[in-house]
Amino acid sequence: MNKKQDLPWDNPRFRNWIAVVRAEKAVVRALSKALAPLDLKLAQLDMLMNLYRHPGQSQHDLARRLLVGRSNITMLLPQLESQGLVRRESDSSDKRVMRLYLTPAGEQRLMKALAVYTELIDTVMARSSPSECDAMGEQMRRIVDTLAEE
Amino acid sequence: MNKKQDLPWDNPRFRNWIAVVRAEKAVVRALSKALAPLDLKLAQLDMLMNLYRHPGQSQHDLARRLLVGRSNITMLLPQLESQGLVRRESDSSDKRVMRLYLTPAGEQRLMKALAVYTELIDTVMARSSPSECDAMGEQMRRIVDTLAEE
DNA sequence: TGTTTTTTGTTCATTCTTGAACTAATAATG
DNA sequence: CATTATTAGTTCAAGAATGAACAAAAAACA
Repeated sequence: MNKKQDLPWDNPRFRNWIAVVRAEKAVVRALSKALAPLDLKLAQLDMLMNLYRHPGQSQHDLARRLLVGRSNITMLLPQLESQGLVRRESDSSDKRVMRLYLTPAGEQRLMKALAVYTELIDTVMARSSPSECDAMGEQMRRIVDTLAEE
Repeated sequence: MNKKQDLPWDNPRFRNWIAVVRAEKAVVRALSKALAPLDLKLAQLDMLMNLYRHPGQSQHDLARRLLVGRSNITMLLPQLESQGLVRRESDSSDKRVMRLYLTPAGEQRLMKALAVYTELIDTVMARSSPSECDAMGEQMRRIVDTLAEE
């Protein structure tokens, strides 16, 4: 008759997921502070990272990869363009799409930011063994796959 | 001389952390949609969950637990109060602090939302064994501890 | 006690994010 | 072809989140 036994917090999967959310939030906060001296916001870094890995992608693709709305990209891009970090080039065969590229300055800034990012991650994950860490990553990729399948 | 070898994506810890971020974002999006019929936003659910586990806590405490600013709490509380889900009671011994409590209606709504939440988590984590899942949770708690130590 | 410091919560201006409505360009279909 | 449907990107208004400045209360300290 003890209702508490049915609480989600007694469900290991749920409890462990809550830990994921908390950890992610904590790291995001720490990273945001660490990025401030570079004059980069987290959303901007996300964009630079994606553009580095997928040069020439459209705004639509970028939005899908970042899991944000297309309008968000439209609003954020001018910030990066005016800083000279990103270049927009309209596609020759399809006049609707804009292809996005990192400029050399953008790449430089990205590398600096990634150094900060990596250092933070190395710090917070220092207490996990490589295999633990890989297992965790695997689980996360399975989660993304599961949600993408729908 | 190949600079690519120094890229963060070649750092297992970094790569796996990116997977965490992506998975968290994907689940948040899915959860937000699933919560819409209950007329609850994610930020509101977070508050209800915290109030359930720590009844009578102050707004300051709640903000700290949720990793948000105090002003955020001030702004969001009226929504929950007007829906009759949360009750605010000023502390008798310290007139500055407001103690927060879930109302019965708030508890009811919370339970419905938690059912949705748990179902989603059970789905996305279905492909992880209990021990894998626990190991992941442990790592996350270590990350939070590491960041809190500073 | 009287003065200074800290703490709690609020207000306010700013920035971010979102989704709906819109335009222009392309694709699909009759 | 001509028409209809879809797609890419933008605009705009509304809703969150943030941090600085503030008022009131409590604590610290002389």
